[in-house]
Amino acid sequence: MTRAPSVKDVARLAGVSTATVSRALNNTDTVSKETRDTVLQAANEVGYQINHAARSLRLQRTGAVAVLIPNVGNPFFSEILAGIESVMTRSGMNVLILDSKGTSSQTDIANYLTSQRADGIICLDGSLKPDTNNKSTLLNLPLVFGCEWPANESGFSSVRSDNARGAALAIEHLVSLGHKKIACIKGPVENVLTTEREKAVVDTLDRYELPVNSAWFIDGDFSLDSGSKAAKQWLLMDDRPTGIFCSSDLMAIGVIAELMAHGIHVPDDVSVIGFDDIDIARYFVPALTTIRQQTRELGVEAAVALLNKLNDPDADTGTTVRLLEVELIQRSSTGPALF
Amino acid sequence: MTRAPSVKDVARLAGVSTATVSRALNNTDTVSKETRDTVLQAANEVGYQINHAARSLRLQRTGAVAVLIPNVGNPFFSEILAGIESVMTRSGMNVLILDSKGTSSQTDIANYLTSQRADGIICLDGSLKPDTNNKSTLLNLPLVFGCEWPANESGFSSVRSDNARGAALAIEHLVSLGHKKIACIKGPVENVLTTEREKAVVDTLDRYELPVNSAWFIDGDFSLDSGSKAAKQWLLMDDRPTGIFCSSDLMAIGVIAELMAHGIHVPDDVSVIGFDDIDIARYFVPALTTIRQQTRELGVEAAVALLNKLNDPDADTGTTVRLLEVELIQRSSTGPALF
DNA sequence: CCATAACATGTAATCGATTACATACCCTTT
DNA sequence: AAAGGGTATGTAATCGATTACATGTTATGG
Repeated sequence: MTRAPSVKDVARLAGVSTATVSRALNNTDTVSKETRDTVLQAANEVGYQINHAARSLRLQRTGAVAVLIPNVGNPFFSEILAGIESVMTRSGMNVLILDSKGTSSQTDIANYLTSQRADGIICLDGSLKPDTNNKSTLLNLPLVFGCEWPANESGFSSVRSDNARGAALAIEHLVSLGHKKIACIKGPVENVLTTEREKAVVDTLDRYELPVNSAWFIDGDFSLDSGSKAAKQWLLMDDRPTGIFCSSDLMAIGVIAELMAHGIHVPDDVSVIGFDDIDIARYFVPALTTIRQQTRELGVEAAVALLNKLNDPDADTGTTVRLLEVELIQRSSTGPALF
Repeated sequence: MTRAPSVKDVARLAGVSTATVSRALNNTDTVSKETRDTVLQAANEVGYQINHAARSLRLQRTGAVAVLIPNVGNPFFSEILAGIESVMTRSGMNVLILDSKGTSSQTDIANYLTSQRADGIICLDGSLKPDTNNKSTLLNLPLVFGCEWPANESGFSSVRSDNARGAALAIEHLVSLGHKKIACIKGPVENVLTTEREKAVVDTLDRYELPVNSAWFIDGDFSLDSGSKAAKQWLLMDDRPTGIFCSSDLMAIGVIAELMAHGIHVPDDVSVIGFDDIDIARYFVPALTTIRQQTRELGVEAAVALLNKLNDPDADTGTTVRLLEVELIQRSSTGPALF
């Protein structure tokens, strides 16, 4: 394997210096049109491709961003990732994926940047804890949170759905159908989405002076399995809620599947509403009533926010929270409460 | 922002040369234990992090691999990606994701390698066409195909499911239930999985001397929507097949959802079998009978194969096809044919 | 006690692109 | 015609880590 052609080779063929080659290729500085054409022609002829390692070293930036992601295999996250990827590609940036379980401390993150692996980071994992000792370091980094964000911490940029509004919409929908006993299948404990949505659920129930029964608040983890498990708990209840709010569509599907396996009909016997509006929601039987998140858009906006930070490091320090709207999608898994 | 500490800083603090620092950190060459400790201590003290751009430039390798992926948002691909990521991370390699629609020619691919962006490539898109003029170039690249592979081309390494066997298993299952009129909802035209599976379907039908009716072979694209559309075609048929093989679980779900919306019962009125065994398959109602692919494993094996190529470029030239086993998962969407 | 090997470490070139600074040329202006 | 300005290009330093080669030091064997 022969060495790839470099600026030197182009320079030789074009009969100019490497400086001129660089200038011609980067369209910077003044280069006579004539020379530029010669260089471009020469570059084309030898099949020149820039060496990114060399450029990164010299420019002190890599042209890549890292995405810290809890689980690439999770369709919800991968959809966000797809949004990020589309924006970054359009901007000529590469996207590096990192399992947030592997690199979860702020030090790890900072290292990714200082070690010239990436110019910026999008973090889809809110459980990342800024060390209290040098939180300011992290604050000044080109870092944007997407979807999740660090609970109880301020000063970070993030792009997220209006989770509180979503949960409120869901409860209001159930209430409007006449449901008075409402259960809530929650996300994983410690997760910021879980607490945010749960709080909104409680607030909304309070607002309508409906019971907030702790037995009806069931732990889950957004997965199909945890939905199925939650349904089993529901089945064991003496006083069963007639409406079930699930903090993810997958859990809603798990709930419904389990209930149907036990002869409980949705929405005739119980109404179930999900959260996310994943693709499959409208194809499930019964089609899922749910709260639509702009999943892909979360990624797109996070990417745009990060690019802005990178292009203008001074502009956007401190907290910038971008809240994406959510929407109630009414389908067939919810119906009037029976009296 | 002050400059990140370099080997020079470490060397100064440790009172040695940069050469010794490099040797100590890389555990290469002979360095006295004493010196090594001093260096490590110094590196730790100044918070040294290697500069990957510099290392890449010097070593002519990046420590990253690129994954060409048709659609990151597709759960099937993202699951493969998750498998790749886990292996690569464990080997200290970074994973770069690329939309295969953006970079689809062999030249683009080769450029990724020569331009020091990645050391190797995993391609999940079989539609990548090797230019006939210099196919050998591509053959010698550290390139592994995962899941899909270039049809009618030999000489490439790939890791794939035993698609033919999967399709055969599916048809045999339907036949064993007494079905004699069997439809096939296909993947996208030109896709190698489509042709591979379709061929196996036809072969198996032939083997059982069952009709191969071209009207019963319906184009799809693996998506929910295309399943739903296919079901509409089925509904219009005078002579309806009693068994439907779908080349993806999503299409199977789309088919069933559409059929149920028209009062057709699965599996009572018609049996439907999918392909993939995605997570949701067992939670769908009716739970999907399907052919399980080892999705994540596809990624894992592709990653391992690529790492092998990178570590020993000579060992594994030419065709290496790794076929992963598939398995029939019997659930509730298939049942005996009615006579 | 000297020659030689084995080991430890330092010096400086290298990877390839960019760019500050220097140079050279041509044109205008006074 | 000299000075100054603008334009185009070249020279060489730089980014940071690695490593071939050189050097120095200690141990071993005769």
